[in-house]
Amino acid sequence: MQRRLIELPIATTDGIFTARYSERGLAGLNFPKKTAAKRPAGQTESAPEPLPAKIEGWHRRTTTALTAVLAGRKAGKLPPLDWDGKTDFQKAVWGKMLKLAPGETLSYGEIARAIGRPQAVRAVGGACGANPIPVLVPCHRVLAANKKIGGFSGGLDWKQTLLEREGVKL
DNA sequence: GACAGATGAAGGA
DNA sequence: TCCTTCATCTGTC
Repeated sequence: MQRRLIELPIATTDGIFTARYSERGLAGLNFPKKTAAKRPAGQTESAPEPLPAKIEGWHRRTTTALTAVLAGRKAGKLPPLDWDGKTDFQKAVWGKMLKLAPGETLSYGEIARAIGRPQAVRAVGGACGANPIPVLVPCHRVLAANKKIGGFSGGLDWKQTLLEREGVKL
């Protein structure tokens, strides 16, 4: 069965992000075009007319949360996240990241220990790279050991910018 | 089943 | 200190 995703733009001061929704919730978020991450495979379509009320509500929450995070504030209430098809390990990693407050950072090793897999530090990096909803699932708050910036699927510029806005000194 | 990867730690210069 | 090397674990193809 192929999932259909609805793409909706989110205009911010940093450019136009693209949110993707399935019938279960927010399934993905793309950075503005100039630094856009690779689009995952799957059938997408532009917003149907009229937009289902449920998705309109999710989109409002996503927009508010995204704007808040870009300003270095707490995301607040998020729409349901559609992690269907993802592994338990990835969900555990992302779930841990969701609990991080703005300005709070953890290392890949600390995330690994927090989910009870202290040796799976490399796998945590892999799970971060597979995160379909960057910014809202704050993988930018995960640093390498010794507070080094590490990597970021959307580009290190974004990671650094987001961290600076949250008051994190690298 | 093999390979790659957003790491971490240890050892050497 | 900085750099290099290697062990480890998981996801993906």
